[in-house]
Amino acid sequence: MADLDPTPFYITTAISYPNGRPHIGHAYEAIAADVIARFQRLQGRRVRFQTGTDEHGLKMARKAEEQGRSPRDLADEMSGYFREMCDALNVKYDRFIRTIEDDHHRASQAIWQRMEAAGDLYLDRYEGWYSIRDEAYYDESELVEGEGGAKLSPQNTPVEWTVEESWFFRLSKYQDRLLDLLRTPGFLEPESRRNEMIAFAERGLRDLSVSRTSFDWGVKVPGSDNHVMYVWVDALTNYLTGLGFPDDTADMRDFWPAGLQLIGKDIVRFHTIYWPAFLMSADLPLPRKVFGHGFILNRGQKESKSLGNVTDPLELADTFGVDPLRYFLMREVAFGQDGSYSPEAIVLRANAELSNSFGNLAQRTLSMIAKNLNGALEPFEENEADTALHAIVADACRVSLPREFEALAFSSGIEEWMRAVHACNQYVDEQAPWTLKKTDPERMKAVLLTLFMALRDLAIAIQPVVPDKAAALLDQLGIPAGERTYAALDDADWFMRLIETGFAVVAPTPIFPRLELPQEAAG
RNA sequence: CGCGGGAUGGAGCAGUCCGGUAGCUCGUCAGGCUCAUAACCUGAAGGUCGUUGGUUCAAAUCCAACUCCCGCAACCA
Repeated sequence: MADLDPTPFYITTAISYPNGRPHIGHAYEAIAADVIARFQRLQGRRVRFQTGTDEHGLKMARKAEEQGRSPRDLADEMSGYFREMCDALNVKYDRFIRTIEDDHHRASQAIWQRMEAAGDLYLDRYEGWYSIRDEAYYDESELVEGEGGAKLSPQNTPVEWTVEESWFFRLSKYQDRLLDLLRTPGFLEPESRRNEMIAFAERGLRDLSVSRTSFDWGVKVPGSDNHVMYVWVDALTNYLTGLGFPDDTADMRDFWPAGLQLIGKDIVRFHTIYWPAFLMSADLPLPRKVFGHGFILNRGQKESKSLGNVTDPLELADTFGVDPLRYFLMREVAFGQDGSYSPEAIVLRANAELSNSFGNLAQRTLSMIAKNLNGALEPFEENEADTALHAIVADACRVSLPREFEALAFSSGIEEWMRAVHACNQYVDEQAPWTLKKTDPERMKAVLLTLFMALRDLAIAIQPVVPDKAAALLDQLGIPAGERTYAALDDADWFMRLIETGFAVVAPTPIFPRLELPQEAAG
C-alpha cells in the first residue's frame, strides 16, 4: 500500500554535559543526527529532532562552586555554547532542551512517580568506600593499598566507608525482558555494542541507586525533598519532556517511541539497559533503535584537555567551512566505528571529492551552458550514452544513497553518490562537448543538458550532508524550493516545466572552492 | 585468564554478520584532453588481506590458537 500518510520519525542525540565547551565529538553527533533528520524529511517523513544539554549533577555543582557562582549561572553560559555550536553547524533541531527547564522537572517527577507506583522504587542505604576528593564510590576490588595498609581509591585518594540513604530502582526485576530486548535485531546497533551489552546484562543486573542526598543540584524526588534524582534518571527523561510528557499530547502520540536515539559508544549502557528499564517500569513504549557511534580521534588520539589537543569545532567550521566539515565527518568515518581527523585529511577529502569532482563538474557544465547555449534550456534528443548516464545517476540518487543512509551507512552512501559523479566527469570527457561545439552543436546541447539534469539529481540527493552548498547549486540550476525532495527525483516532467519558466543559466561561481591548509597546521 | 577496539598494496581506511573477480581517498609512473576550481579522463606498477593450523571445491570473510598495537582516573561523544 502506498505510504500516503508520512510516518512520524523522532530522532534524538544524547544531551551534552556542559561542564566544558563543545568538542569535535559533540559536533560529530549533532551533525550525524542532523543528516539523518534532513534525510528523513527529504524522504517525506514528519521528523522531530531534539538535542540539548544535561545540566544537573555533582560535577556541574562542583564546577560552579570552584568558579564562585551558581550552578544555574554556569549552566546558562555553558549550555549557550552548545546551542551556538548547533546553530553554527546548521544543525536544525526542533527543540534544544535544557534539563533545568520547568517542564523537564515536571516530566522527570512524573516518570519517577510512575516507577514508584509500579513498585520499582524503594528506600535503602547506599554503602561503600567513598572518596570525598573523587566524589565517587568504589568497589572493594577497585581499592589499592597505600602506606601502612591504608585503603586508597584507584586515584590514590583516601576513602572511607560511607552510608547514604538512597532510593533504589529494581533493575534486577527487568533483567530477562532487557535481555530479550537487547537480542532483538535492530534495537541496538552496531552489533559490537550489542554483544557487549548482552554480556553485561547476562552477568546479572543489580538494583540501581537513583537518588542522592549529598548535593541538591538536580530534580527533587517527589515526596523526599532532601533527595535529588541521580542525573541519569532525569537526563534520560529529556527525550519524553520534549514531546510534552506526562501530558497526552499529539507529539507524544505521534513521535514516541523514538525512531532513533543516537548516542556515543560510551553511554550505550545507560540507553539500552537503564533507560528501557525505566520505560518498562513506567509502562511506556521503548525506542525502536539506539545507535552507539564511535569517537572522532585527533590524529588517532582521543582529544583531552590534558593532552592539549582539544579542537573547537567552530574553529574547524570557520577554517574549512560548515559543509566541507560535515561532508568530511560523514564521508571519512565508517559510522559506528572510531575515526580520525586532521586538517590535512579534511582538506584532502573535501578538495578531491567536493571541489575537484563534484564542484568542478557543476562549474564546467554550467559554464558551457551559459557560454554556448546562452544559458537557455530546451528540449533535446537523448542518445544511448545520455540514457546510460541518466540511469547511473538515477540509480545512485534514488536507490543506492537512500538505501545506505537508511542503514546509517553514510560513508558508503556517499561513495555510491561519488561513483555517479565520476561517471558524469567521464561522460564529459567522452562526449567532448567542446569539440561538438564545432562539429555538431545540436549534439553538444544534448550533452550539456543531460549533464544539467544529472547535476540536479546529484544536488538533491546530497542535500542532507551539505545542505547550504546543495541549495546554492540548486539555485544555480533554477530548481524551485518546493521541488527538492527525494520524491521530486521521480518526477519525469520537472525539466519541461523548468524550460517553460524561461529559466536561464548564468555564468556560475564555484560552489566548492578548493580549501587551503592553514599555515600553522601545515608546519 | 579484566573489558573493548584494531592489524587489508607507500599513507589513511571500507569490505568480514550472509565464504566465490580485493573496493575507496591520497601518493607514484605513463598517456589523453583543454570545457572547467593547476581541475577532468584513461592505463600501469604496487597486496601471501598480522601469524599458525583447521573446515571447505573455494576463506580477508567461518573455527581454534597465537603475536603486536590502541583505549578503559579525571576532562570526555
